[in-house]
Parts: sequence; structure tokens; C-alpha cells
Amino acid sequence: MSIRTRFAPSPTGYLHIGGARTALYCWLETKHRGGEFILRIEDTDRERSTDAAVQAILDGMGWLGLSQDEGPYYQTLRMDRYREAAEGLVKAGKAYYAYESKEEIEAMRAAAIAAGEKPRYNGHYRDSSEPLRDDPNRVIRFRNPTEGSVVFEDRIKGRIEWANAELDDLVIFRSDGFPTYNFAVVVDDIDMRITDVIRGDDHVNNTPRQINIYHALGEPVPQFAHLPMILGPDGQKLSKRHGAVSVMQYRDDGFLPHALLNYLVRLGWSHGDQELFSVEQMIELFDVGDANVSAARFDLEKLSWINQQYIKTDDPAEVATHLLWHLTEAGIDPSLGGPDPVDVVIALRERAQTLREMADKAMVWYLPLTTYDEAAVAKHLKAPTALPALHSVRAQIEALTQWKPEAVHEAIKVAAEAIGEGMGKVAQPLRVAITGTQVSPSIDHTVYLAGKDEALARIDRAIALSNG
RNA sequence: GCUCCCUUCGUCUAGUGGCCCAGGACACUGCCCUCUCAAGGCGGCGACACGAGUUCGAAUCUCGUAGGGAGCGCCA
Repeated sequence: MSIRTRFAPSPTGYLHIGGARTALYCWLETKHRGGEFILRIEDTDRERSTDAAVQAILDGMGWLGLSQDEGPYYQTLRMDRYREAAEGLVKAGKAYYAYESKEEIEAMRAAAIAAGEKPRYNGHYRDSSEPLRDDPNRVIRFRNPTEGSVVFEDRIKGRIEWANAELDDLVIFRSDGFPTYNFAVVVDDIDMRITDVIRGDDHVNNTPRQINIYHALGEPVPQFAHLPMILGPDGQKLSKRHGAVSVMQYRDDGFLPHALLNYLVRLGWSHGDQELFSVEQMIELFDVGDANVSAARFDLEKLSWINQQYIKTDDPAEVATHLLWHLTEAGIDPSLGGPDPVDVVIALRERAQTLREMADKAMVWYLPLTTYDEAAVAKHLKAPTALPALHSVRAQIEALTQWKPEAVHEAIKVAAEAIGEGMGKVAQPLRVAITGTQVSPSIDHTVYLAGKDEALARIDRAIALSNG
């Protein structure tokens, strides 16, 4: 039987790093084994679920390229099915109605804790022979086995055994007519013919309960793989202050989706010493059973490094499409003037870890030069050789008939030779003239990207500054 | 409190009894390259949580301790 997995977020917020990693691992395991990846929205919590969150999750998955083969399915559209399944269990004697109020349950729990015991339902209605009655507190509870234990082989954590005595009779159908999580997932995973449940390890505790429900329903139990959590840089649970932001924030911050995927796949999984993986390679090499067992911290610096590796080695035309998005965000339209974004990528790809940073640096060519760094002016435009250097290079540049980085490079070299100085004596004043600072890409690209007319105009202004 | 899970450099990890006085990557750092900044090359710093045991031999197996995490909801 071919593999079927699902990613089942609850729409109570955006898709964050932890969810994205879970989705990625499901997706990779499925692609690797040639099966179907299903997206299911677990929206039975009506208080906290929102349409905006559903859209945010869909957007995040789309940006990352984790497309589903089926779905999205919505639990709220399957209410009849849960009711039917729950009532079926009651008829079969595997579940029963109970009528305690929330207050009574709360008191029960408090009493247990006070007595130093594990808080659990006391099973009052478990063997009650009371006839079915209408009651606003009526729920359906699962008749959990009281003896023996549940054993399962987790593909990541290994063998896990749980004594049934530790489990109480959980509510599977609420008084408001909605199923509870532990019941709905089982019914869904059965109906959707899920063969491999890959999810966060905060669910291992739920697994024994769910397995008992599978048994009660007379259905085969799927394989489980519980992924360790992703922690914030400080080792604490991911919070909004670091990491737990929407994956879309990473797009806004200038990361390539593929770079994020690469970072995420290595966070908790590895293949020897390899750090960089194309999506195709991930699919080929990934096996969820090889995932690590312990939690990992999120490290923005390593993500940035990976991002730069792709900015550097991807096809510049491809990178430029992403850069263009950032330029547009910044209010720049390259079709109206300024350098070709592809040329900008070529000049800056070794100097920017993010596209955001690249877009920022590119502003020197897209916007008029308005400010000069004082120290740069003092050091390079007021130098004794500055004026002759600028005049010399201006003449060479003006004479150029071809506007290419190579030609500009040649012009600067000739200009330096003409005044008997090294490249540095010409390049630095020229750099300040073009950018107003002493830091920029190689001087030939820096001048080239400005365009001939603008380059000459900026040199003229520098000459004036140098004189004054 | 109870149950379950986890523990190799600051971080991500390799490692499944001898190849490991522990390898790679990020970060930090020294040198080289150089028109600035980067990128790159060559080095450096830096870890098997602790304690018993099994074994000729343990990062690798067992037990215990400590620390961390998750769960114990009519939330998912």
C-alpha cells in the first residue's frame, strides 16, 4: 500500500517555523515514497479558529512550495461523520454518555491533585445503567481499557509502552455537539486512509489514547513518527519574540523559500556531512526514520548562511525575480530606470545574506545620491591624489563606447597608469564619488550599475567636493 | 505530584563496541588573497551531563543520578 500522510494544523494563527518543519517532513517522506500528502484543517475549536488563519497557513504552504495532493479538508464540514462514529461506539458498548458539569469535573480534578493523585475522570457513568436522557451537560466518553498496556513502535522514538491504568475515559464528543481532538483525528485519519502519522512530539501522550480508539473502531493503526520540537535560540519554547513568527515573515526578511526549506530539513535530520540540499536531493535522501530524537534550537545565523549560499549559486535571473519583489516593496520600479536587477544580483550576491539586504544596498543605484559619508570624503576625496585621479578616470570613462563592467575595469586601469598610481588610488575616490561611501562591490560593477551618464555626473560632483 | 520523552563543541550535527585522546557546518578567531566590503583558501579555539556496571575495549550496551521537555481539558 502506498503511503498517505497528512499535515493537520489548527487555524488559530499563522504557519510558523515548527509547523513548517512538520509539514516539510511529511511532504518529503511522502514524496520519497511516492504517496499522497493531504492537508487537513482542524478547525473544531470555534472560539479560536479564523478564516484569516486558514488563509495564512495556505499562503505559507504555497510560498514554501509544499503543495498537497488532496485537500484541504475541513473538520467543521465533517460533523455528521463524527457524531455517527461516536454514537456507533456507544451502541457497541465502547463509549457511554456522562452528565457531569464542567464544575463537577473541575472539582474532581482538584480533589485528585489535593490527594496527590493524577487528575482523572472517576468513571462515575461508566457502568451506570441510567437510561439516555437530554441534558445540557451530556457528553460521550470513551470506555478506555483498564488493564494491559498500549505498545507502539514510533519510527523516530522507538518502542513506547503505556499502561492503560494511566489513561482515563476521555470525552470524545462534547456537550456542544463537537467532537474532541483525540476523537476527530482518529476518525479523520481512518477516513482519509492515512498510513503514516507524522507530527510534533507534543502528541506522543495522545497516541496511546488514539490507538485504543482505533482498536474500538476496529481499524488498523497507522505508523507514527513524532518529531522533536524546535526551540528558540535561548533554548526556550518558541515565542513571538524569536522564531514563532509566520514563515511569510522570512520572505519579507529576504529569505529564499528553498533556503528556509534547506535550513529546516537540516534541523533535526542529516545526511553525513552534507549541508546543502536541493529539493530534489531532499526527496531522494530523506527518511523520517532518520530524524533526530531531541529538540533543536533555531539559529538565524545558520539560516542566513544557507540563504547566502543560494543567493550566490542560484541562477542570477532566478534570484532577480525574488529581488524584484523586494525592490517593489521598497517602492522601486526598475523598468523606469536604474540598473537591471539581474546585474544587481551579480554585483551583490557575495555581499548580501538576504534579499532584503541586497535591495537596501541596491538603493545607491536606484535613488539619487544625496549624502556623503564624511570620513570617506575626508580620506579619499581630500587626498592629494584624489583630484588627478578623478579627472583621469572621468576622461577614460567618458571615452568609453561600450558600457560593460569589463570595459569600465579597463578604463580605471588605464586611468591609474596615466597618473602613475595603483588601482587603489583611483578606485577609492571613484567609489566615494559613485556611492558616497567607502564600501561597495568591486569598483567596475559599482560604476557600471550607475550607468554612464549618472557615473559622470557623480564624478563631477565629487570633483567639486574635492576642490571645495 | 504522576506518566512519557530527551541529554556529543556556544548552535546544528556525524558517530549504531575497536577506524574517535571524537569528524563536518554555523558563529568566533589568525593568516593569505585584495580597489573597499564581501566571497574564497589555509589554520585556531571548542563537546561525548554525571556516576556505577557489562566488556580485552564504550560517545556507542545496562542501571542509577542530575538537568531539560511534553502531557495529565467538554484546546488542538
